[in-house]
Parts: sequence; structure tokens; C-alpha cells
Amino acid sequence: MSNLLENLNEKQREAVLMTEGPVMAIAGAGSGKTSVLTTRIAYLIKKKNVDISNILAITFTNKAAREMKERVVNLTDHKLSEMWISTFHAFCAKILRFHIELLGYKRGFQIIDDDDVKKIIKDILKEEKPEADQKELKKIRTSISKMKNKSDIYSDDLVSNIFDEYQKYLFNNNLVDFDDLLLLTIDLFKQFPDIQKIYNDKFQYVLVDEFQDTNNVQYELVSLILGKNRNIFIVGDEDQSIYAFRGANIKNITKFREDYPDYHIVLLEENYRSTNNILKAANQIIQNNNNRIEKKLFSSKGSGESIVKYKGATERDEVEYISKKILKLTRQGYKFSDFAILYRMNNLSRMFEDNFLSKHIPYGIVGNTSFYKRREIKDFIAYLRMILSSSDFFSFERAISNPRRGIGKKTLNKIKDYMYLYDLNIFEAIDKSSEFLGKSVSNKLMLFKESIIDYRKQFDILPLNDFVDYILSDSGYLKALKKDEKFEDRYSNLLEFKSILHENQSIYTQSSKQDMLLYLLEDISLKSDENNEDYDNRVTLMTVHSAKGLEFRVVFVIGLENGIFPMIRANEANMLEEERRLMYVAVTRAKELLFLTNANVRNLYGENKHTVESLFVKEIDDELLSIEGYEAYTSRPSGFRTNGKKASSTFKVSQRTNRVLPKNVASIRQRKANLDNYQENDLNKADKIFHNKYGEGTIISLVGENCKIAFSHPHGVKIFKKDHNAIKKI
DNA sequence: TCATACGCCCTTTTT
DNA sequence: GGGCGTATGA
Repeated sequence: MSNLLENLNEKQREAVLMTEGPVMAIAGAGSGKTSVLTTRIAYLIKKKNVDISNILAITFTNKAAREMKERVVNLTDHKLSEMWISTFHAFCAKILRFHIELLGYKRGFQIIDDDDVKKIIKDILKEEKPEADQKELKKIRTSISKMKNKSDIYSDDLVSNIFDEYQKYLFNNNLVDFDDLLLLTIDLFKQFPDIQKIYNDKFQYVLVDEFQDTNNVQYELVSLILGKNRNIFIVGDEDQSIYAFRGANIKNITKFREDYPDYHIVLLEENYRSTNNILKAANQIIQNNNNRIEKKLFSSKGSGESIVKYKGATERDEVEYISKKILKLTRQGYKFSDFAILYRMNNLSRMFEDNFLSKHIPYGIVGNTSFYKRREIKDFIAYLRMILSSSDFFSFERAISNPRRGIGKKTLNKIKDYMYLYDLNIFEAIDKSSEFLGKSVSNKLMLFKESIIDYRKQFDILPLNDFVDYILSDSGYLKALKKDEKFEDRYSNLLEFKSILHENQSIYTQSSKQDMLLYLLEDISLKSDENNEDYDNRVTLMTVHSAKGLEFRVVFVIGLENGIFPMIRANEANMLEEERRLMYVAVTRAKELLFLTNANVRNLYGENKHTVESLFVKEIDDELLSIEGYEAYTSRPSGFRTNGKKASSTFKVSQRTNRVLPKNVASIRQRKANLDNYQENDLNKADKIFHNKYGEGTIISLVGENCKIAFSHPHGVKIFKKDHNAIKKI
């Protein structure tokens, strides 16, 4: 259809139409990058008659992959199933499910996450060097991960020993970590050129999103997927490269130019997101970086409002200012979901919670511990993995220890050693355990083995839902969990997990039951979180990193102080450049209004300290800024006066010594008065309540000083203290 | 094997 | 300030 290109500008069209040969699109923030990618795929399919199975599109996050799929489906009416649009890791997992046996692993390999990696390395370190402390552990972990993503090859004897042991452990247990997914796929292609050729022939058109975030391993993988094929399309923006700390190599863009010298370049500079004032500020900031392809974002929108710069006396004022501003703007028609508060470190979100709760501003903090990393979920996954594998000692260890069965570390180590010594699987070793362990311990092990064998039988017989319940009760897990003070939370997580399993099993109906479980577990391993996407009307709080790719009508960038943002003290120029890119990302999230805030005195890590305004704020021309806060009224940052009134600060700073003096008595009195005014909710069963975060709910039951409240999907049932100040009876 | 106390150190994070 | 990990003792 010709209207495919209708909504694209000239540059975007160019990027879509150059289908043959290497093409590099440098896509500025808000320049319609995803449209270009998806339209390009649609164009290949509809205009060039390319079979959908000959296209490979790679992204970094599940979210990006999902969005891309949806948009391609909309443009082409094709079904999802044949489409290879996935993350690097999911792509590799898919390939490895077919071929990993060539590399000596077994087909049912399981994928472990970072916490698992940490645990395994910790155990190995303890054996290799018992006196090592946490610091050393951390150093070794980063060394190993740097070695694995080939961003650094430094290693001493200890590191390389642990690295070898670690890799051996994974191999013996048929486990792979996230890096292995990529590395093993590379090995596969290199060692088996005939396999590589299959995929070279298959993927005639390859597209890679967020290319500035690729690490060296990913770069190599892309070139192996391509082989002699030249139809590679990369989209990226060096100015938004903010993941160097995890191996992303900005130089890959340069490398691409060298490796594919006949490349075409398209610069997408027209921004459809922000006002020109915001873009001007963004340009002024980023132009202080050296090594970049010069580009300047522009927009056909007007210049818009000035950017507001606010300095509070303390971080409390900063928060107070923001919440008042939000409330004011909502009265002018903005919705809570139009606002984002962005910060450099998670720490800074805490101070908003109390304030927002007391003002009844609904909010959501992005990036709390993900569902699948919860202890109870990982425990249960360990049981599920025991269904599939008899050699996965890692999961065995976890399952047999939860609930406690009187089997400790020592026993487990003996079993592990015995397994390796005689090349046995877990169950074979348990069968022989009376030879190297006491009778009662050996009996306990036998019991556990019988249970697992029973679970495997039940797995074949029972529907998945019943099977989950069966394990939970038969293993005694549930009984033990009841003693946990967070029982209700944990149990409802398990119930949620059960329903996730139940809902997703239908995707794999064509496979055997075992395979179904295998794929289910793989999906779960590759997903950090079922997106708690807020369609709700709430203010979003998150780090700048997690804001990448998003946009909001109103953005507050907070904590703009040297040492916080930019984080480090500008020692190394390239580090400062990355911080500046981060600032650039933050600023370009805003569509209409941008607030840059900081505090003159900030309490961080329990200490009050004077701050210095972020050097990035100083890089913006004054003419773009309007000043608010006490700086707007007095040139001296001393009296803490705003507009003639005393600021709400509870701190005073000595003008002579610059030291922070104790809280003043009046403010303490005020706080106490606030507490006294507080009334306990008089709650009864079936009462309707309103919760600041979860909205309306109904009381199901009252237990002691707690109450159980049912909220609408997706929040489900939650437990709160009756007098929790987020709850209001309605 | 578990509860408690103390001391440490404090970025960003997807898969 | 506080979460986490280790040391310590029952």
C-alpha cells in the first residue's frame, strides 16, 4: 500500500526505502525511530515481497520487541508466529534450543539470572579463598562479567580460576547465564559453519535497534548472523548511549562504518516530541560532548514554555515544590500520568513517598524488585526445574533447602563432590549416599528423591494448576511459609505465579507437556518482569535509565547537583560524557514542560551536606530558563525565604561555618501536630476504601491490626495495616 | 540452623 | 538512614 509511507518525513522515508546494503540511521530522541523500523519491515514484506521468515529484527528489551511486533502486525496483518522480532537473548535461546547439543550441553538447559550467578560465584570464592570479603567478591564478579562481554580481559590467577570453576559448574548442571546465551551462539556459528549458513541464508534482512547499546559480543553475533549478507539496518543514537557500565560500546557505531564501508547514513533530526525550548536546552547540553556525529534536533512545534530551574533550601522543599506544582497543573487539566519524576539514583525516590501519600497524589515507582526475583517464586521454579532435570544441582540445592529438611551446606557439598567424583547425577548420588553420609541424613535425602519422582508422575497426570497446589502442600513449603511474617504477600505472589503458568501454557499446546514446561520456564527466565505498565492515572517516578524511550508531558529532573547528577566527580572525561548523555536523555523525555530541580542542602546517607548545582544545568543558556525557589527572590542563598514567607525547611545552615544546625523546634512541633491530627480508619468487613496507589478496594477481612483488601486487576489482594495512611474509607 | 547485633558502604540495569 | 552480610551464640 502506498499509504505506508504517508506519515513519514523525507528522511524517514529514505531510511525505509534503502532496503539493500548496509544502512545506518542515526535517530535523535523523539525522531520516530520505531516508526521507521516497523515501516521498513512492513515495506519489505508488502512491497518487496520478502517472506516474513527471512527478516530478523533485534531489540534489547522485551518491551521494545513487543511494541515492534504489535506495530508490524498492524501494518501488515501478518500473524506474530513466524516473525523473528526478539531480544538478543531470546533469539539466542531459540537457536540454542535447536542446536546446543552440538556444544555438549543438553537440550533442556536452564537459564539463570544475575542473583544465581552471584550465588554460584560466591560459593566458589569461598572454596578458593575463604578469607575473601564482599568487596573482593564484587570485584571478581565484575571482572568475570567484563571478561564475558569482552569489554576487558584483565584477570589474575584467582579470577581466572574462579571463572573456570564457574563455567564448569554451569556446564555440569546444564545451566547457562545471560552472557552464555550470546557466547554459545557465537561458538555454535563459528564451530559449525553449516549451521551458520542455514541462518545466513534464512535472514536476508537484519535490523538492529538501539545499536549504540550493543556490546562487543553482540556486535560479533550480528556479523556472524549476517555472514556474507549485506542487508543490515542499524538504528542508533550515540547521544543516548548510557549503558557503558554494562559493556555497551559506543565505538561499535564507528566499527560498523569501518566494517561496512559502503554503508548509507540517514540522519533523523526532526523531533516530534518536544517544544523547541526543550530541544534547544538538550542541544546546548549535548554539544559539550566531543566524539559524536554532529546533529541538532529541531521541531515544528513552537518554542513553548521556559524551562523552570528551581533550587530548594533542602530536599524537602524540592519535594514540596514538585508536589504543589503537580497539584496546580492537574487543576489546569494535566493528568497525574502526564508527570514523570526522573532521578540519577533510586535513593532519591524515597523522599517523595510520604509527601505524595499525605497529599493524595497517586504515584508509581518503576524498578522495584521484579516479580520473578522474589524468593518464593525462585523457590518454586527450583521445584519445577527438578521436574525436568536430574543434573541441575543448583536447583536441587534450592528446592531441598526450602522448606528446611535438615540438610545443610556440609551435606550438600559432600553430595556435590561425590557426584563429580563418580560422574553421577543427583539421584544416583542420593542412592549411594549411605556410603558417605549418616543414616538419618541419607534417609532424608531418599525421601526427597521419592517426592521428586512422585512430582514427576503427578506432572504427567494433573492439570497444571492442581500440580502447583500439589507441590506446595506435599513439599511442606506452604506450611513453612505460614510462619513467614510476609506470608500473605508471598502466598499471593505464588498464586499469581500459578495463574501466569496457567494462562501461558496454552501457547505451547502443540508441544509435549515436558516441552511446554521447558518453554514456560525459558520465557520466565528471559523476562525480567511482567510489565507493571501503568495505564493508571499516576505520577511516574523512575531513574533516567529506565526512562529511556519514554515521553511525558511534564518532566521533573531532580537532584541536579554535582556528585549526584553528574554522579562522579568528572575524573575521566569519557565518564562525564556518559553522564551528559544521561542528562540529554532526561531532558528529551519532556514534551511540554521541563523542571530542573535541586536542593541547597541535601540529606544523603544520613548526613546534611551543602551542594553545588549540576554543571549540566549551567550548560543551558539563561534565556531558556526561568528561576523559581528562593534564588528567585534573593541573591544570597542564606535566609531561606521564599516570597516573604519562611520556607518549609526544617534545617538551618550556619552562615559562618556552613554547617547544618539542628532542626528547629517549631517544625518538630508542627510534625507532631500532624501526627496528632491523624485519625485511625474505622474499618469493617465489606467497606469500600480508597488507596493512593491501588485505587478503590473492598475489605475482605480484618485480622488483628491488619486488613485484607481486594483491589481490581492487576493489583489483586493485598494486606495493610488498618491505619496505613495510604488508605481512606469511602 | 536460626535469631540477633553490629558494621559497612552506598550508581545506573536488561536479559 | 538503612539494607545487607557476617559474626556470634544458643
